[in-house]
Amino acid sequence: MVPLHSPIAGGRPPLRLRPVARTTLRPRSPYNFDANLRKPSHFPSSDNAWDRGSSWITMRWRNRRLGLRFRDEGTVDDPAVRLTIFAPGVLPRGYVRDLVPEIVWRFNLNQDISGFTRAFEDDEYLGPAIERWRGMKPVAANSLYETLMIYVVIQNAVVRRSIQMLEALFDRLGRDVRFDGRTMSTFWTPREMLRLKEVDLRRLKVGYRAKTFRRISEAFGRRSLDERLLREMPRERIEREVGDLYGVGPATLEYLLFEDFYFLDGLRLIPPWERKIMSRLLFRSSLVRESRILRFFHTRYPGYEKLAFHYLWEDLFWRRDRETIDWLEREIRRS
DNA sequence: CATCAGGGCCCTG
DNA sequence: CAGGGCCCTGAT
Repeated sequence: MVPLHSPIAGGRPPLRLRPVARTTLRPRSPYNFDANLRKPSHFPSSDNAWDRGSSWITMRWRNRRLGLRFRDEGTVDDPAVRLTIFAPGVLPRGYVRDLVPEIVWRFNLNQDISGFTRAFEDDEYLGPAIERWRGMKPVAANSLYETLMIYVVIQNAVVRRSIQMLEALFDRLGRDVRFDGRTMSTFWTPREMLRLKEVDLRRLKVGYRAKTFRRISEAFGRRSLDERLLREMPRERIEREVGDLYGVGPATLEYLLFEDFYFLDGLRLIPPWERKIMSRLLFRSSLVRESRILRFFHTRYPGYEKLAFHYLWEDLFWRRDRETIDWLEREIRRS
């Protein structure tokens, strides 16, 4: 397989990381390691990797590039995750104590979804997905800024192009790290991105998004948006703060509220390709009205519309791992 | 070869 | 509120 990105990102050799800290995390049950550390519907990206029971991801935190390795050491009902932190050198006192709660949030270890799985384990549609993936939750994995970069990259683009754009950005802006036998990309910071002028960003073939990237980076560079404060705010406030960013519209907000802020309800919008796929999955029809799909989730799974969608959606893409689903391949258009 | 939509969003009228 | 424009690419 062709590597996702060129071997030397940013023109510099990979930064070598070594293991500096280990700890065992105890997620709230039910917790399904694989279903949380890998989302098969997401396009592959060189900043993370997964193998059954193990997961690797890079991270920028307090001016350092880190590598994280997660290992599944528990069960769905008695979960335990072994975390190893890789860093370029010795970490200052208090660094890890501060980092761990952030990791707990980013990987959504504490959210309790037992009410959902209990309520719908016998549901005609959700039952089989819950059987397979009980303990799956939304997972941000990245910072809010990084997630926004990804969402901008998927706007108005097919999957293949999104991958090209993100990897071009990694190559130009992010430095690779090497840890645990792997070489992986790291994200850039807002300030690092702002060092590139709009025309230079455009050379990476991101098109009109170059302007959006800069505007969002400016907002985060000014610290006008504090992710940790936002997490404590009510939904309406988050929608206002994040929705005011240039380039963030209804579709991006819809994703963000679930995947980054973990609101399990409030499904309002079905993007065109999800509409096609859900039409097929739920109604065995090539295309039903958006309102019909919305009504389906709102009447059957009140309070859990988004999570219910997520279970059906990821279950379908896990199935795609095991077998070829022709109609789905046509919708994904990876190549 | 040309045309067009794509996992949107902004701006204008 | 509708519709054009926007960067690029692969499909048709």
